Amino acid sequence: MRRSDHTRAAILAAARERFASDGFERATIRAIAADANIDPSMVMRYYGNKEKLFAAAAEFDLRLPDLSGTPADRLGAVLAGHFMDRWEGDETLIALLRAAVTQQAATERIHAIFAGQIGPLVARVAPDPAEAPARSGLLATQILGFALCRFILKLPPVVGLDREAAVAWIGPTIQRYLNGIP
Amino acid sequence: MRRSDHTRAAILAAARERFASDGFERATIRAIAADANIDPSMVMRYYGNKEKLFAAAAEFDLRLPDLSGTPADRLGAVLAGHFMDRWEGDETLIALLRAAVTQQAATERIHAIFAGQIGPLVARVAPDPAEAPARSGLLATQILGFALCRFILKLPPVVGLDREAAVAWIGPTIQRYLNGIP
DNA sequence: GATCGAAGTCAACACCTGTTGGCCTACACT
DNA sequence: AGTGTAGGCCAACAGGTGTTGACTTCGATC
Repeated sequence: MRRSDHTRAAILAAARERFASDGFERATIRAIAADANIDPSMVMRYYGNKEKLFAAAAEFDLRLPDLSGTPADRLGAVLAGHFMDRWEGDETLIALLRAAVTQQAATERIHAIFAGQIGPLVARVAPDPAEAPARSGLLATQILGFALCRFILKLPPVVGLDREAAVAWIGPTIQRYLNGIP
Repeated sequence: MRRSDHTRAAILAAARERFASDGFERATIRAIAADANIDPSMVMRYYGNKEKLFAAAAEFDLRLPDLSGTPADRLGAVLAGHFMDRWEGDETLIALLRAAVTQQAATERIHAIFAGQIGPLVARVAPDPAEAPARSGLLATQILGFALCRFILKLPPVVGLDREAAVAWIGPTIQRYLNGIP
């Protein structure tokens, strides 16, 4: 059972990389298998089919920090910094975003992440609980929009921002969406 | 030459629809031809290949309004409203965005749109010309992020916003990116 | 050392894709 | 009416895809 765990992990790592750089349809099982140095049929044996492989590769946790000790007026900056780091270090979210544009399952995964991870956090800090869903949706537009432009579309001025400048610009926007007024 | 113009246009309309709803790779020439009620080989005859067809279908003008008469503090609201209308009425930008995630040519088209249409507008209203590229990049993150969440990912809270609420929330963000301070 | 099951390989399947070339059809012009 | 040409259709090709099943190899257990 040892050897199989190793190749299982190799497949998953290769899949994440391919899905992230090529998207769901252009990432072929043959290419993933080649990256993992095994036969394509192994992928099927371990993960059933391509969709299930993607589902396994797109398992993702935003690892949102505990904000209970953060002053209310620093929330935006802290969150902006956190997301910045989270994306640079883990290509899974980029794979997810790339795939979500055409793949229903990936879209649903993103819905779940926002409902299960972003939503509760926003509900805790939003002034009026009734507004929490709208606020977390707006948060999503800015955060995903930034990731889209920086990591996928690679718009030069957005790629050119350093971490500090990005946080300085995006932070206040997030802050307003969290607990500011329209 | 008359009859051909008609089918040329039918192909283009069908292509736009398919590219918008399915993305570049899942939109097949056969499906587009079927929608246009012609043979797949006609698509090749008129547009050469799939990439050129996409290039023709993704021809796009943001039709940005003349903002010279708009007070500086109303720019964000006016632009937010304009983009809102532009997207509802023309699925071309959604096709472009969906395709850009995996298709190099579409990415370059988006780069060109922002360099050629958004950039100059921002340069005209930004307080410091040197900041203009960064400001237009930030503008892009918010605008494309909103379109992504509303029209492609269809995040429920973002879909649920009506035009008025969306402009009220997004407008000030755009305003700050245009001529505000970090 | 023989045995049994897991791990891995090979070749092939059925299908779908973009793309091509040959053929038919109908209309405008003389 | 005959003819040339552009518009349109059919059938097929070559290549790539996810997926499958039979075969081989390896390692641990008795």
